[in-house]
Amino acid sequence: MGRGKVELKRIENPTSRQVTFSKRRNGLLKKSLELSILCDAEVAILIFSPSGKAYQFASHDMNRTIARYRREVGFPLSSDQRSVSMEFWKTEIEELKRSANLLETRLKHLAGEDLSMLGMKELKQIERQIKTGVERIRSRKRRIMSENIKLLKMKQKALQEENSRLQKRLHELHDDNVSSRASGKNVYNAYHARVLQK
Amino acid sequence: MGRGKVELKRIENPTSRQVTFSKRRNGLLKKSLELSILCDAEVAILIFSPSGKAYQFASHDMNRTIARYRREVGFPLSSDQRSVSMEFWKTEIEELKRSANLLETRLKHLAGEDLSMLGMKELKQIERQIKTGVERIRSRKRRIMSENIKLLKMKQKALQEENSRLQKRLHELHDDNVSSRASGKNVYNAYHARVLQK
DNA sequence: ACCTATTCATAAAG
DNA sequence: TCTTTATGAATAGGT
Repeated sequence: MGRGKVELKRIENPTSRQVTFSKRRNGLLKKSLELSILCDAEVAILIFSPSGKAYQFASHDMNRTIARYRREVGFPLSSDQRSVSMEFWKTEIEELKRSANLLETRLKHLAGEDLSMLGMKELKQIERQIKTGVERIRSRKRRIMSENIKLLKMKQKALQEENSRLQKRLHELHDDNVSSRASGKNVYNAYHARVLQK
Repeated sequence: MGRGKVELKRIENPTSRQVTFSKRRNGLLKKSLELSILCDAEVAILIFSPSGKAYQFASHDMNRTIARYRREVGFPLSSDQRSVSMEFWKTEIEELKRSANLLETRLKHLAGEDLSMLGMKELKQIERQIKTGVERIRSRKRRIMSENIKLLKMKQKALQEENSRLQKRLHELHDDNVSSRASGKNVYNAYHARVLQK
């Protein structure tokens, strides 16, 4: 249809190709609509232009139609990505749940809960684990304590040193004050002011 | 096209509708192929006849095209069952992972591992938990022990009763033996044999 | 975007 | 469903 027939091959002229795409795309969408209405059919069309733009038509609802396709056509065929990944995730979730339950049980046991189904042997084992745990925690506490004490001692020492330095300086000033009484006792006051400021 | 134009409404005559469906379906599929080839486009078509039969065309690959549609069009729009359930599972998995990590951390803490990032306060709390736990385990152990002891005592008591009953019977037999010495001492031996057999 | 010659699609009938 | 045929629809190429 049109002036001269067209070969069924990619149109090389980009402008012409783009124009034809527009026209035929509209034609296709229109025909889809007509088919769905005239014949009471469910039709869905997806078109991507070479430049990547998307066009679509769905007589009912795109997702519904796609879902129907998956049910009736997609699933029975070969390797369906989706069902494979579904399976994968299903097992993934089950594994996670299993390991979570395991962890939870162990946790409860360590907290002394849900012990009813445990025998003497298991109880002893758990008690041993707990003892090890509390011992480690105690040693950690001791370490933190001793570090704190060490720090405090260092601070104390620093303060003591500061203190003796200050006293020394105080004595020096006092001596100065005594040796040169002419300048009055303002010198001491000035120093004291500085110390307080600090 | 055809002898007389057609109104854009459902064809009432079922035969005519079926015929038109066949023709137009083929036409649509052909046009789709042409569009994809002539214009280098990606086209996918899904058609369901009113009777439920499925027809499809995909210039590249149906799943690929649908996936592309989901990426570019489907996701931002409306509630897609699949993507919703995907999302649901994704968050489900993440929640499970998160809670598993939490459990694992707590477990390690109770076992005295990975304590480095904990402060004094947390350590004390964990120690308290562990103490509660070990206390519960000990009480459970005590209960099991006392039950065992109770059971043993009952068994012991039953044995003692059995024992005294046996002795009583023994004495009776001995008395019989003494009173009727004529039958010899075989009676005792016979009883003894029975007891050993038991 | 519009026009028009031409081809195509298809309705109706067999 | 297939063929034929008349006719309306779609569109290629040009403006």
